Amino acid sequence: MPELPEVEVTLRGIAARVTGSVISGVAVREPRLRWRVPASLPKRLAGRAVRGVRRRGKYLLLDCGAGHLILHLGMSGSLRLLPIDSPPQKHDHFDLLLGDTLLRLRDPRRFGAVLWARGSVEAHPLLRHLGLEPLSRALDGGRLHALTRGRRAAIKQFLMDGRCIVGVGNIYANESLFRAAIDPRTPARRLSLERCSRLAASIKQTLRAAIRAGGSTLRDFVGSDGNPGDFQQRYRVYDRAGRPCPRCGATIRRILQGQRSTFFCPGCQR
DNA sequence: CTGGTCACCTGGAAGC
DNA sequence: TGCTTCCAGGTGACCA
Repeated sequence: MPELPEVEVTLRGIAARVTGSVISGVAVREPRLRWRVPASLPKRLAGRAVRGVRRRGKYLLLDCGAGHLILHLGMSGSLRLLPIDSPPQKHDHFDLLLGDTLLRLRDPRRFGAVLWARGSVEAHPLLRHLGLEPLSRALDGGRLHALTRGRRAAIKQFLMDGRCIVGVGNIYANESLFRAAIDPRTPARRLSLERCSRLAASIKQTLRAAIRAGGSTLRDFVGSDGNPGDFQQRYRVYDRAGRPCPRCGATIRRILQGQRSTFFCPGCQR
């Protein structure tokens, strides 16, 4: 579930409730996530007010004054706001208690993270080398063109490299390249400025559309048992191998790039 | 520096 | 029904 749009929808879902709240407690039921949840976390967080929440790439950052709580949803994580007495279920590894509410992390595969950063979060080792925010002005055709110069890697893999652009995972890399009508195997450095402009615009469109789709299910997931992954999104190429391209009718193909599935239309992506 | 491969972990779906 | 195999939305670590 979590690529940038899902994380953004999660952020919007929790921001109002979390901001300004005092952390009344912390529950760590399973510290073995991608990295071990610091044992010192409850002590660091207890009694602190959350000043604000923001997103950097796929990381959620809770500003706690003396430091930041860093949350990452990995491949299978989700966050929910629940009544304080909600019994934890399997894979509910972490709770942040906020008065009568709790913010609960569920993550079956445990690729997610709950970490503490003191001082500047931007300087944290996990965030320091992150690339451009795709929805910001910083990403445009010229910037993308400049970034791709000299890069022999396929454009699909370039898009998924967080040191270049953050938040574009497998689904939206596929979907953005389809919208831009670019073959995912094209070496990044071969893209013209014009095609880079088209791609930059496609990435923004694709992500914004997904955020809008997620926004419509927001109420459910912020409630008790919705899931931010349940978007009523319909993908144009992702997971549609063997089915007809919605634009030209050619059969959508699945190939592997760097051990990840790539889906594209051989008819209109050149 | 770049690019390629592996690893971490669990669960769901498909195949036999 | 039950067992096996494959696949999954991320990304750091390690190697050449």
